[in-house]
Amino acid sequence: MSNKRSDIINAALYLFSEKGYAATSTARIAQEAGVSEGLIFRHFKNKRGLLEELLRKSDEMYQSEIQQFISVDDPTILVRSFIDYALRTLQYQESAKIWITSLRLSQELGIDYESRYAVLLERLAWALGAIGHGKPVDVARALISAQEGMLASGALGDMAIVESIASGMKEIVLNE
Amino acid sequence: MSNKRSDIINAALYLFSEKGYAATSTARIAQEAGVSEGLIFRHFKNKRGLLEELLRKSDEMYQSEIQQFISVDDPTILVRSFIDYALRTLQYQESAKIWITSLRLSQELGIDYESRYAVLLERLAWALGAIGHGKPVDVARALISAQEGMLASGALGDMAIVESIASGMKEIVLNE
DNA sequence: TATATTAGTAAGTGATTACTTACTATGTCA
DNA sequence: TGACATAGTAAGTAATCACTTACTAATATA
Repeated sequence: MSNKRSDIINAALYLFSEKGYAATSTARIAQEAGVSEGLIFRHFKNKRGLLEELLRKSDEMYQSEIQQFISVDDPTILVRSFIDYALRTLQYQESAKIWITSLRLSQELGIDYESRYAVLLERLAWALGAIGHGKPVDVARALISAQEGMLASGALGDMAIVESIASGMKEIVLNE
Repeated sequence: MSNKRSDIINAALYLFSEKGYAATSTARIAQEAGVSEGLIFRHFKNKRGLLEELLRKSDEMYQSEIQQFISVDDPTILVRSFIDYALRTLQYQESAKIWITSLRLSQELGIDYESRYAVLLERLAWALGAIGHGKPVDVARALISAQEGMLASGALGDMAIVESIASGMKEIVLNE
């Protein structure tokens, strides 16, 4: 296992997050990773294949990270943890970048992103129902939707707005 | 006033919405608009200038459309109108495309989008406070954030999810 | 009607694109 | 040690990129 393969992925992640997929050239990725451009095409079928591996890894990370709170028994704590998770993640540049970027890239290329939320949606809906909310699935979707909106602000580095949105979410679903 | 200028803008809007800004060439825009490529650069300083005019027009449309409900006196009706506006707009392909696309393009190019919501945010916060919600500004931001999330689903044509999110928003802020 | 401005085009420009080719270096295992 | 796969590179490739040039057609205004 050489590390140049992951050097390429990391360089691509960084550049895609700065400029987007289409505006990032494979030459630039190779330069950033400190490898020859040809090596990208030895390790990945094409530029798109590199992107897809990047998104797959990002999804794996996300699924393993939300394990922290989706199996919590207390519904109020579960919902609060969900909101705080986004807040906490966006404060750490590294993981925030991966999250924001994979959402954007999925949108840029029309790749399904909804399925990423399947497990989360189910648990969140259960928790909201247990707290006493009507239409818990709808409310869960609204919360996830609001969280996605947070990412847009987080991408611009505006943490004041991110915190405001999180606070608003807690106010309406937890009265706190 | 020839119509070729607006033909170019419409073609650009269509292609940017399908492929994004960076992945759309000026040659393709010219072909779609039925004009020569050079004409684009007679009417606009460069490709970016074309995009900026497109975004400016979109913002003007948005500001004039939200006038419908931001001056309503009854706070409950105002909030409900805000949610229904997104729902209604997303059902009509034409205006939905402009809205979704301008949000995406702003994100793709790191152009400020927050300022578009300044007037809306103020009125929405007033209405939420009048209804009895604590932290009305935060709640207003959370609602706008959720609405932006709706656009992502709307872009994929999944109206069932859009309706579910709208329903969830009404449930938590209006108890209906 | 003469003049100037604007609208429009065809055919370029050099730079950059994703990807390939033909090669060498390195490690693995019989 | 020798054979073979994998990792890596430098130097290409044709196609496409945003944009320019040099020109003509149309339209407004005096």
